[in-house]
Amino acid sequence: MTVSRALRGVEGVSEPKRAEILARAKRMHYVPDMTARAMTVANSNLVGIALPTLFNDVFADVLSGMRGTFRSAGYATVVETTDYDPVTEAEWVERLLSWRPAGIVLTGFDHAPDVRRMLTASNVPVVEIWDWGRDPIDLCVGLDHHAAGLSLGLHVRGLGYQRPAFIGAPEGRDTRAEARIAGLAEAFGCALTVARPAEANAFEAGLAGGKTLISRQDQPDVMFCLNDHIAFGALMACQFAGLRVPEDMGVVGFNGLPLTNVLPVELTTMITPRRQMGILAARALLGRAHGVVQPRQQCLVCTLVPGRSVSPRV
Amino acid sequence: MTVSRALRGVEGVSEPKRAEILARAKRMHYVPDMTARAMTVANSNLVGIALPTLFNDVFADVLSGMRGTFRSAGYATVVETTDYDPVTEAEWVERLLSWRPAGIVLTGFDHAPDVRRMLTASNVPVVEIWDWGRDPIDLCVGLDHHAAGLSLGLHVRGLGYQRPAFIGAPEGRDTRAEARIAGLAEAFGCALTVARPAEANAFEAGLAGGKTLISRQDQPDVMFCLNDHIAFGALMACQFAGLRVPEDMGVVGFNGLPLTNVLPVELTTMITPRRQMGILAARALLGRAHGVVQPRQQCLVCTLVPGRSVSPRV
DNA sequence: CCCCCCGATGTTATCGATCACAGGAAGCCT
DNA sequence: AGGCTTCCTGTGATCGATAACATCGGGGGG
Repeated sequence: MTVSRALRGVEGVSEPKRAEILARAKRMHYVPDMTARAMTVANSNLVGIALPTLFNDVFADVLSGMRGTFRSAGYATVVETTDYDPVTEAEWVERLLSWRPAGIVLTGFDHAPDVRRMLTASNVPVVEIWDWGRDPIDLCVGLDHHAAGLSLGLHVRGLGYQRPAFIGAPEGRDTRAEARIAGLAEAFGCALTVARPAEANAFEAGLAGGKTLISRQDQPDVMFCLNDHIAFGALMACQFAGLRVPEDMGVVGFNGLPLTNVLPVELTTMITPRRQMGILAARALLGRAHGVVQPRQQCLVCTLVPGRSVSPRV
Repeated sequence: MTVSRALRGVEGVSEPKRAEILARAKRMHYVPDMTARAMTVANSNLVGIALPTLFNDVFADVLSGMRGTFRSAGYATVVETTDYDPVTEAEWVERLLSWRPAGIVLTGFDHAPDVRRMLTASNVPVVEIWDWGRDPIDLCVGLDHHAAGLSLGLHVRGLGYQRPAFIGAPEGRDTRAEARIAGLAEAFGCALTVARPAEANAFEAGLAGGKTLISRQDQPDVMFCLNDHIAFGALMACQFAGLRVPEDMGVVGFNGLPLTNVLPVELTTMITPRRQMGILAARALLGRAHGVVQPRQQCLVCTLVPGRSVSPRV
């Protein structure tokens, strides 16, 4: 018992004894057994984080912010990638719950039916990130993707563009993209031509999607892209097709990654507060775990970067 | 006890009884407690993976291959990013060991002094990835970076380039880069001018490093880059400076990311078998954990992509 | 000089799942 | 019917750390 107290650093052990215990523990290469510890203390310091993919600096940014916050609060994090698959996510949630985590972070609002039930039944604090506006399981820290699409659309339409198109993800499971498309459609007052290239890599998807759109009978005059990587691919498609950007074709990205500072044409995009989202999500979860009442939803603001990949039409 | 057997799926329970137990467990939202399970069974199914960063598709590739292999073998993975900091890594190893993992994957050979001692004392299987050739803690699956640099250097020198330079990481902690630089130097028979831009983002680092090298008195005629992202930045630096690639300046990448298929100039690079490395590392660790004797070191081969960003000098 | 209090240290029971082993029921053979 | 195997199910002990409680030793006040 004295050993346990000494190693944990709680009071109730005299200084000389504590020093002796620490020295001996070190000498015999003792490592505490967290599995046994976790069984008694009830409140683990483990937080699970589910992200769609790590092939995207966007999620790495969020993760970096979250991890830093959790780490300084003394919490350990485990990360899982779901590949946008609700079933993978559900299986992970089930596995994770059996480790009695202190909290869970999920991406988006689209989960398998079981997930919500399991999480509410387990009474573990949950934060859903990126999405916003619908009914969260517990807490939510995200963006209003419809509003982002709308504001981006109004800006570009105001420059005189009239035939908008969208280059999206290989698969249509990303409802945040759908919300942005809806916002764009509202801004332009018409439906967007949507390309959904099958390429798994975002750069290649952008190139393929751009080529597809450029070769259409009703060629668009501006291509909105799911993210900056795809926008880069689309820029290259324009270059290969001999189209000048922005004179012959507008290109718009999303996220405001550092990549955009390196492109030949300064990209019009929208900065998403990714790190901040991670930090706020972590803080919300920690606050919740400590019994502090949290706002149920937090909506972060995006910043438009005018760039030079769209310009006033003549 | 019968419940335990039924839920684990081990034999010794009649079929009707098992069905009843599963149904009841589901009805009462029972979730098994892995912390208690882990305490008795001794052999956990947890594998820890330490990577320098996730802001790099290279590590995401490795991770993806590893996770898939571990998952199909029924193992859970926890991932940590060390930011190339041995101290962070050491702290993580210590924390992880207290969870009694079935195995640990580390990146590279450069660890804090404690790490080797802790790991050998704990008797947990360890695989070090990416690096190769020095004395691994336990197992190792990697590349011969010196040989890769040498072969890349010989190829480029054979085309007639004579003044090689290197654009590296912000900090010099990456010894794999040093090994490649040494290989390149051996191929050219001279030291390389090395730029180490301070930018954290690889694209921006490439741009900055490229600009620095281009503006030097003794301008190089070919820039070898730590990775393809940096090479892209360097290509842009050339474009901004009005240098034609490959006529005025050669640019060489490393890794063979999908990004290279989208660039205006097909990049000369070297494909690293990242997924395969992940898969083989996972298999080695699993084999080791099951008592199958494993080769202590595995060296994977890289594939040169000739590309068009270097060409025969006239 | 005795008693009480307080801080330091030790003892017992507990968390939940699992192992080794002990019953117990059914079926089969002689 | 008795004995025996074969399968199924239950009992006690265990893993390591910790909460709650017990004990111990010494110093100060009455």
